[in-house]
Amino acid sequence: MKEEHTFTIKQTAKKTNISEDTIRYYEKIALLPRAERKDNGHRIYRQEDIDTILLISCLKKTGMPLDEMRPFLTVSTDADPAEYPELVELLKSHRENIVSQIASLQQVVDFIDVKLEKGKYRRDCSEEIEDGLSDNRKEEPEPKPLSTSQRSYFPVSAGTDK
Amino acid sequence: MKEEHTFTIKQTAKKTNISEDTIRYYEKIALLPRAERKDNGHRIYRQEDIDTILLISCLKKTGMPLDEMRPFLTVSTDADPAEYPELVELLKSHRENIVSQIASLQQVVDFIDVKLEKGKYRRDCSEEIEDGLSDNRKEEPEPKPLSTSQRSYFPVSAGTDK
DNA sequence: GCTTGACTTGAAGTCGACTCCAAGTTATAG
DNA sequence: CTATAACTTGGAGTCGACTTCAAGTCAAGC
Repeated sequence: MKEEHTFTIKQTAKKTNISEDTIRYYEKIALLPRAERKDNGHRIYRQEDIDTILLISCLKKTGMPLDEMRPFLTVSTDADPAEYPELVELLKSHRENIVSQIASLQQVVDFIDVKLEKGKYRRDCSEEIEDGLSDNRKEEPEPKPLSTSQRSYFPVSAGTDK
Repeated sequence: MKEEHTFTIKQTAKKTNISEDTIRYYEKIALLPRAERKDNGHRIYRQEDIDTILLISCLKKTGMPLDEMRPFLTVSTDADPAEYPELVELLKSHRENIVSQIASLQQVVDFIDVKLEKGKYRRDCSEEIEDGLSDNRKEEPEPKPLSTSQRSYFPVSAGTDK
């Protein structure tokens, strides 16, 4: 049998970049299952738990409220989500949300790029807004000297770089 | 001179999809300049103001706290941001943030896709993980429409744990 | 023994971003 | 005239997500 490596809450916090307090808080609100305790009552975590925490922090980045994460955590430990059609719907619908978030973010990037390039026009991100006055100068096809900018839109697919 | 079209707060709220209360709140915290008033004290807005509100809601989608938006609103109404080097730095740095947020989001999309396709492995967004098994049963959540949740955080930030 | 450090607990406090409320004003309709 | 609607104001309340606090336990070191 394999002996599983376990971690203290401190190590777990470090590995996940989530504070100890927050981890306890997640347990308190039952987002995480009650962690096992050692004899002295200290929590112990294993890789599995760390993965769940990482998934939470991942989902958080997508703007999902903690309360709505539970089904996702279930699916993450479960086998086949296809067994739960409503879960599949949830996943799809959240996927759509994220895709449109990406689009919004990309618009902000574009806004910034335009600003950085010529800083002349306020061209909004969510809609073509006709602005009343303002004689539009069009942008010149100049390549910008930005060092940091390489605009890779949707980066790669199955990233999960490790 | 041109007759500018103006809007009531209600119309503005509708056009921007931001509630009247929130618009007043933004004014209260000086995120928006004090709106002009009519004789009766009612606020009036013009396209320019609407654009600013749209920009705020755009930046909000990128997870930027309201307090940090002020410089961006300045640059949006100002002419050339290149006159303000720190502003340029801010823009660049926020751009980087967004780009990495996009990457994170894309990872969640990938996670979901993997789940949807084969629902077999827990392939995390940030790490390869082995799949612990557990036969939880889950309850069915409502197929709720999952609306306009947006709000995300800064990217995961490279280590430098303290 | 005493102290330090890593943990435990439940409860209270904070913070950002709204959201709601009560009271008041003004314009229009009946 | 009253009533309704659309606004105004300052202030209070809510909500999600932490974060801090006070008090306590336990093991190891001096």
